[in-house]
Amino acid sequence: MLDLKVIRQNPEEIKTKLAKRNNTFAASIYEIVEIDKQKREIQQKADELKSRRNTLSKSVKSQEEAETIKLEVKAINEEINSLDALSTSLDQKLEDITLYIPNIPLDDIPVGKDETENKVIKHYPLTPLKVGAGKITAKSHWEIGEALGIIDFENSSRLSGTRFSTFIGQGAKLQRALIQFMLDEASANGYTEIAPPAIINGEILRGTGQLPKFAEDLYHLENTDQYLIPTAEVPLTGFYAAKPLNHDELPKRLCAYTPCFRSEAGAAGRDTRGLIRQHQFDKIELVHLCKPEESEAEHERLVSQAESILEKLELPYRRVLLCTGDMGFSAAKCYDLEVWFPSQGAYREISSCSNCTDFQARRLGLKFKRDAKSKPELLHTLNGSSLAVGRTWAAVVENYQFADKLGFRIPEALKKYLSFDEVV
RNA sequence: GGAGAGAUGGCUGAGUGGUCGAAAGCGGCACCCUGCUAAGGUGUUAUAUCCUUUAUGGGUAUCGAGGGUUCGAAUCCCUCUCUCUCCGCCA
Repeated sequence: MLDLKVIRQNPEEIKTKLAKRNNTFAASIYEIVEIDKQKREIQQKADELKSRRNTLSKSVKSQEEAETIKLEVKAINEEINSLDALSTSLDQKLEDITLYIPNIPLDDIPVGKDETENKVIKHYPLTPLKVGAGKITAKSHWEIGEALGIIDFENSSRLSGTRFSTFIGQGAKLQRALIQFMLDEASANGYTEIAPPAIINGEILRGTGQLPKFAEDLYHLENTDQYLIPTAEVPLTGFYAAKPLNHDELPKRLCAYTPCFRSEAGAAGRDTRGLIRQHQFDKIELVHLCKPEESEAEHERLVSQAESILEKLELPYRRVLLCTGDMGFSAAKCYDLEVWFPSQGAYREISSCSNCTDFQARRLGLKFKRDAKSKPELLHTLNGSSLAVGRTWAAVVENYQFADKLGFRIPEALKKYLSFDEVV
């Protein structure tokens, strides 16, 4: 959520900056400024009346005196009630509008309408390792996995519907090794490991920006205000909202392994095969909480952490700076990491690392104190995957497949977690 | 799931209709005292929002959340949420 004060003071600037995103929010901004103005006038009137009421009430010393002011205060109260009701409804309107306005892109974000205008920042290595000497002879991970009996899609859809999968035997062990490896790497780099709940209150989802706009992407538990988490970003980011953090606790760097649940509404027909787009998948998530002036550096650090996993797994990837039109709702700046899938001859997203500035913090009430005397300030939140486990599993299978036979090699970095070094 | 108790400022914990944004203690901060340390003294110490000014000042709201009674609510009533204890059930 954006700062109402900032909108009030620089509506034109905010409008211009938001216009870089796909939609225009000019009408919303205009409406906010108008409603906000009305609201403050009403609020002021109500406050004056309340002040008058308080003064009168305090002056009462005896029952007789009370009798004389009853009428006046009652009249005042009626007026206060109607003003308050009006003020509440205007607040509600303001919230209804502001909750649908995305974060403002940082100034250095390339302006563009969709993913075609994203900017590739780097390749690792410069040329992807192409199986079969540059030709797309590589098999897909589902062909390999199903042939080896280490993953199942058919039975899984009978159990749970489409877009579910089951890992079997060495496939399951590979998945577990990846999780262990990713968590160990994060811990070794100073991250605090967190194991949060997978069910979360709607309030927190509103705080992080998944609600209200993206409700259809979530699994909602019936007759409750609870949802299955679409990412560990939600519980991790929301965790420290209860009281202001001390400056010496920052930056906080958290990592968590959780399952993630997404309804993938609107994705019908896309990536219907394989592990790319599942309703349930595992992910290791990184979340940083930091002072505003640190967030850009923390962002670079976070994305480097995610990249290091790909590099240690020796998977070809590239880093992409998302353009204004392709960025997520809460992000002010976002890098995607895309891993090479030889069977598709394409890079596919495997991590998304966002700097959300104070957008989530404002709604969640995430604050810190610079020192013992200073007032609590909003902090900045960042999040990124390190990495999406299912997609990593698929990338390993595809990139490490044997050119001349069915099967694949285990990456060097994972060998200490497994009792086998190839799957055939 | 059943029964009971509770929710107050950074913490502990008073406060059952007005003088309460809230006692006291602890902690924090500032200053004083002190050769140093320890101890001691004095003061200060919530958040949000609006107005005016932007150094200060003032209004309003907030004692788990929401509603109600009242001239006036931390205090009385109702609903909800959460915590604790006991019982039941259960991985």
